Amino acid sequence: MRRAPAGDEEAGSEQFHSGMPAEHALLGLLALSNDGTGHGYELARQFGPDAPLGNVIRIEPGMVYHHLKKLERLGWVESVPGAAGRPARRPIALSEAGRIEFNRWLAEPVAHTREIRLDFLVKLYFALLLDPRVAVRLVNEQREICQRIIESLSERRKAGHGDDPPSPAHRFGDLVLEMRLAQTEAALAWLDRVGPEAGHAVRTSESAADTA
Amino acid sequence: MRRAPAGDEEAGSEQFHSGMPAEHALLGLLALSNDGTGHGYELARQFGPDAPLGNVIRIEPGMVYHHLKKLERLGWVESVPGAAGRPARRPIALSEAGRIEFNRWLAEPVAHTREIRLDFLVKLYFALLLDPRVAVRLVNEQREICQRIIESLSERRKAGHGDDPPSPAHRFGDLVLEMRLAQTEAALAWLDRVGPEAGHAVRTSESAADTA
DNA sequence: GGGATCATGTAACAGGTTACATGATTCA
DNA sequence: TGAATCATGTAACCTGTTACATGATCCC
Repeated sequence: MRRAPAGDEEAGSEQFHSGMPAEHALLGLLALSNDGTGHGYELARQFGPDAPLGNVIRIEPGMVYHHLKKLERLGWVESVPGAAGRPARRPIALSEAGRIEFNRWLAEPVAHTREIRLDFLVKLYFALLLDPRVAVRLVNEQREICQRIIESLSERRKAGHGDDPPSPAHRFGDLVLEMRLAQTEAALAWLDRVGPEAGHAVRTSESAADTA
Repeated sequence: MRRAPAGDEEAGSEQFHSGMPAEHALLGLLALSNDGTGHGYELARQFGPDAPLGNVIRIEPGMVYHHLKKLERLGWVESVPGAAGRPARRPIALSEAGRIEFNRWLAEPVAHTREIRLDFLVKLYFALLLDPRVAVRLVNEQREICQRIIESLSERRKAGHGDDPPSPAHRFGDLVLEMRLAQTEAALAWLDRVGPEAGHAVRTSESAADTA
């Protein structure tokens, strides 16, 4: 469950990986369905090309069954006992524990800039569809984390400028810090554009609730 | 040797992974040493914290021996037969095939924006230390690839704007494309700053050669 | 009938991760 | 003597990947 420390954002840091985006995406698809159930093949299609999620995370059909078995072991999904559809389906239901775990994961921003490309986008996808207010909160918390990363990288860069002329190792270290700064600043600027859009979704869903 | 198609930059594309950055970094460290040899423990230290490479790619000591065995299987390194140092060292030498493979890898820019953080930075580290002209070429070719990625993403974004009002799936697709555009543009801007610095290194090494 | 697609999985393999085992040497 | 560091690795475990096997059903 723990991930490789290879190429970590921060120096070989602590924290358990927020990840398992594939598994949580499966939970999310079940949460999205009306009755909280689905079956392997149907879920697998949502990760193919031409599906919105397929642009962010690609999962081979075989892996879907693999992940579902793991989710069953974790108690986050359950095989529906009675119902077996006409073409030999095996319906899977999101368990209560699974729903709690999914909501926990969904509300949590990612700790590293590199996780924005995959983990954060998957979270955002479900947050926008399930509850725009969760999406707004998620984007705001992610913005704060990006700002903190930027501060920390800026400090480290300033701290490195003690000697002159700088050693090759120092110059390379600066390049690395500047690369990360550039990536994180780009992510922050993008989040600043995304936020208002999610907010708009909140207002429209609120007015829909008002008229209802 | 092939990598997961999960979260690929382009839609579930083809290409073999340029990667194996850990293994190539080990080859690079051997290439950097005067006699092209080294041993596990010494190599492992270069991936710890406080080492320049440790900021980019972290490798646990145990993994170093793992990778060295794999490199030996591939014929890219060889155990030095005679020499065994005082504290039970097992010296490893870069083979001719290993040097060729390393140079091939070093000259190749990465195909995806997400690989810049790890693979490209490792390449740049060795290119700057081994031959600044290789570094300049690498940066320039990487810039071209980033420009092509930006063009392709821009086209895809324009192509998506056919219907109105846009569906939620479309709006999400746009967010994803804008995220990737922002990341790739940030990488390109960074490369534009890195290029001149590498060029400076070329000029100083040339003038050093002139005076020699 | 027969091809597409629905639907589920397994077997075999490749690889990475952690933690531990082992022992020599150095130096306070 | 005993702690730190040098130095090499292995064992157990988990995850992921590919490719294949299996069979039903739908529709022409």
